[in-house]
Amino acid sequence: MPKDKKLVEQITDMETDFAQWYTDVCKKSELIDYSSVKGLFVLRPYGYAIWENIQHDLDLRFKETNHENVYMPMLIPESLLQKEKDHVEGFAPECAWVTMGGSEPLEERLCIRPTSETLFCEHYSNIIHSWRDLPKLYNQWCSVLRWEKTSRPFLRHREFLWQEGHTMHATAEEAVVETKQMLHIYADFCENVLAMPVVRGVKTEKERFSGAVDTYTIECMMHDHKALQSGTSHYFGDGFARAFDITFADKNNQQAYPHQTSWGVSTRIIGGIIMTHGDNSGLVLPPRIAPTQVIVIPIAQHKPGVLDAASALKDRLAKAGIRVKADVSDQSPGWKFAEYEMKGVPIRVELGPKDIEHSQCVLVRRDTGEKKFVPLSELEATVCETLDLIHADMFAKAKKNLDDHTFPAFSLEEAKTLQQEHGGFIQTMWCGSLDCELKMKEEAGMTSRCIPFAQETISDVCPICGKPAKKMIYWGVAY
RNA sequence: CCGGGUGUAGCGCAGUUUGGUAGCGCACGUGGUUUGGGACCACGGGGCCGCAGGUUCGAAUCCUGUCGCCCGGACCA
Repeated sequence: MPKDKKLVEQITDMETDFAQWYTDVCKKSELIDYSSVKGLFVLRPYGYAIWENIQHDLDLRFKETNHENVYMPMLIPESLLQKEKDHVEGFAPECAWVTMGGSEPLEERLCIRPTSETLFCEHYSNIIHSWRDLPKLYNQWCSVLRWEKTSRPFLRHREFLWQEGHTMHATAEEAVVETKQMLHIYADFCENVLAMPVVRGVKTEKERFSGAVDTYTIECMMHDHKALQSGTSHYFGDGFARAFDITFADKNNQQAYPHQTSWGVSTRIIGGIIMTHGDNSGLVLPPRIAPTQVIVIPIAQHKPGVLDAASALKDRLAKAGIRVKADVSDQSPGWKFAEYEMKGVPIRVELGPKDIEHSQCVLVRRDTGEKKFVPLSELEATVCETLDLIHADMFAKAKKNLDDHTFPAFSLEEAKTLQQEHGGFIQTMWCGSLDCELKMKEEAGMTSRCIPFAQETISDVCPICGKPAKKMIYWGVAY
């Protein structure tokens, strides 16, 4: 028994090197592979399956709220991109361009979409004429390209998969309601499907999306106490409508500009799942999006009856609506245990000759390692209950991490010290000035994460400049 | 873009100081024995030593250049 043998598939401990731990998990649990172009990653079947489950769940929620899916072109003529000034200034530095068609240079270069506001606006200007055409509630699932200087699996790809909703409304009020509705859908999805607690709020002007009037955000906290912006929803007012000349006749036959929103969630959220729930054995997947919820591992599978019993057990769970697989490969049981722990499968079911004799199986939770014997007669019920319990416990654990690392601060010095010593979110009052935001970045290395909807008055002055302050704001170090 | 690190088999590495037939572990293939926490034995396959120049009878090794990747920083709707 060579216990001291160095294992090739070892994952670096997160306490030793969090960044390396993260990369190891992505690679070794077979979520991604690197490609020959920096920042462009291969999503392997296991990683893509997680995205498909996210897609499926979110898409249902979009449809329930009357949104329709469309597909827009991937290339944006430069002239179109430039119609809205703030927008193009925000995105120009990271655009990639198509300049050749075959062997001929193009008359106008074409931007590979970094986001599709301009394309939607061009289209909307063609199809919106009357108040009867509103609202337009469109969404698309696609990839976008942003030429980032540094890249990391899931967290910062140059090309990434996402959904982008783009809606048009007759009134500002209705558009604001839509913007907030979508943010709450994201928040609810994060908490109830991904078991990731969020802080909901609005971005400061500095952190706002280029061209938006308001950007709403959900902010999550990772294991290393850094913040991850996990979804955003923007209210645009009628700025783009004016720039793209989108008008409609209202009920009084007056020409009016519609009010616009956009909102998106990307594969980045998979990085969030990894860094919220993972541990030193690898991934820990939330049961509701885990591609495989239960892995069945036969023990002493060469003995008569074992494989048949394992297969029957798998079929019963599949019939109960559980995503289940059985591993009947000739690897040793120990190897299989480690493999599916690394891949974060929420429940392992072991079934060997002794279990069959006693009409039971062994059920092991990935999140806690807890092991128990379950009579086969109670199999489906116990597995379903346990999946829900795992979700609840994972959420509670992540919530504790969030709560334990959210600190009020009453001076710049205190904010800085708290961030250095504990990380996490630092709550302070804020006067609203950009100068104070810049100073916080300069002195304490933190950016504003959001002005939470859930406000508390913890003092009446901005700790950075000393002037009166009415808003409470969260600061943090972000991915 | 700045700093640090690293490129040798699918992965992890040794070999480079001192130039002389390219190695080890894991993984992979075949056969057998095993199976309740990463099993074992035997045999076997796999390399333009990142790329391009140069020095040399001879370069993974020395020199010059170049590219990729990783980590950190800056930047990042």
